[in-house]
Amino acid sequence: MLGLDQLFPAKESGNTKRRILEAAIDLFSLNGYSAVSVREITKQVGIKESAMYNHFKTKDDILDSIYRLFTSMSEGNGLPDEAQLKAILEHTDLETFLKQGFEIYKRTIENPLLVKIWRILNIEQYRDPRARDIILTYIYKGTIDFLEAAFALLQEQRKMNDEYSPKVLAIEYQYPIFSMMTEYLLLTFDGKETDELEDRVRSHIQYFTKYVKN
Amino acid sequence: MLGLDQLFPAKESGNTKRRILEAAIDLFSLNGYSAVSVREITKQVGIKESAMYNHFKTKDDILDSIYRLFTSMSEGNGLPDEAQLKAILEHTDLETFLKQGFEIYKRTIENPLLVKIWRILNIEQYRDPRARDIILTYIYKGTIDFLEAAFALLQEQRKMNDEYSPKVLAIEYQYPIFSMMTEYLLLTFDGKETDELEDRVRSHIQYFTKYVKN
DNA sequence: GTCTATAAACAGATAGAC
DNA sequence: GTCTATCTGTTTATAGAC
Repeated sequence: MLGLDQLFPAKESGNTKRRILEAAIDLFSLNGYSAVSVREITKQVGIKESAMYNHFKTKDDILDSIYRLFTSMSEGNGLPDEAQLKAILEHTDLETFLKQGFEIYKRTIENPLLVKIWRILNIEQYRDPRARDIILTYIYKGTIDFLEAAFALLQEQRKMNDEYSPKVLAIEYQYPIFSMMTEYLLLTFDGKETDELEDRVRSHIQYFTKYVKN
Repeated sequence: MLGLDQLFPAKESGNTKRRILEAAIDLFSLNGYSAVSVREITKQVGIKESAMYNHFKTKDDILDSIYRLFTSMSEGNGLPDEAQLKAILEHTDLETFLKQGFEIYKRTIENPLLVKIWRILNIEQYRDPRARDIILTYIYKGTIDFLEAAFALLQEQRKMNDEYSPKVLAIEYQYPIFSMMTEYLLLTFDGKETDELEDRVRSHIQYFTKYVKN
């Protein structure tokens, strides 16, 4: 997966832009865009406000860069395409496929940068159409489309029963996980334990598998 | 259910407080607390900023009143208690119970005031521990506890199979609906159609019922 | 690319007349 | 309970020296 390191090298001398972006992500994810001032961001970086404007046109331009960072990371997220998916599913059963998917998901949400941007998207989704669009397209639609394709293949291979459409199954599988993700964002915000939540995901995979596998 | 009318009578002469609250709910739900100024709120009401301070101590006091309004409404939401639940479930099967629950839920989210406050809670949940607490307590925990009690009774009555605990079943039933609720808040924000979403809830009820009823 | 200085608008909140 | 007037600090952003 693409990350901040690829897009904004830390090692190079001119890394102020990157440091501004990191500080902004930190602060926006805590208090939201509107409640954070350019002062606070540049103070955290250790530069004056005016210096920020050498790197970003406006305060909104910082937010826009955060959005673009998220979409770049999502597009390079390494989700298998149709052909790769077919190859994988040839020798994988439903439960293994879902468990592997969860492990990948877990590694994703262990990336603090990504989790912070997720929080920002959640905070800004009503105020900002750009955030709304990213959530509906990259998070909701992207995930459901992928699962729908996978389940359609698994039905073809008779590894899953076809009483329900791949879409209904994708929703039944993924929507509880979306809610758990939301809960995860809230719990980790207060530094609370998420072990029980992880167990719930495993329960859910087991429950789902039990009823729909052939 | 308790509403604004009970808590802040519209008919009485001194209804400025109520009008401030309504304007604030409108604006906060669109842009979030931090991005809305007292100026904007009072302009919408048609009074000067200083007049606001005769009704609320600070800007934050308005937000706090909104939270208190929500919890009052939730506490008077008419969810049946243990005894009432038992009486209802004596002569109701699982599918009917869930369908009736959905109809009540639908009427709830047709209340624009409640939907706006829900959005405010979503926006403020990271910045504001009060919002976080309301979401975890009133929305997540409250709903799951209620369903868990109901499913436990249905299992006792042998109307539901007991391969899974009432808690797992409550989560499997409710968590997809939480996600759909979130999607609903986003779609209605842009005035988009929610019919497909409603179908999804029906599909979900049908899917869930098929696998767990006895 | 960073700094100091400053602009111009806006923020939340208060005092006191009516 | 609403108004006008005002206070004090903060906001985003720019100009120009180094």
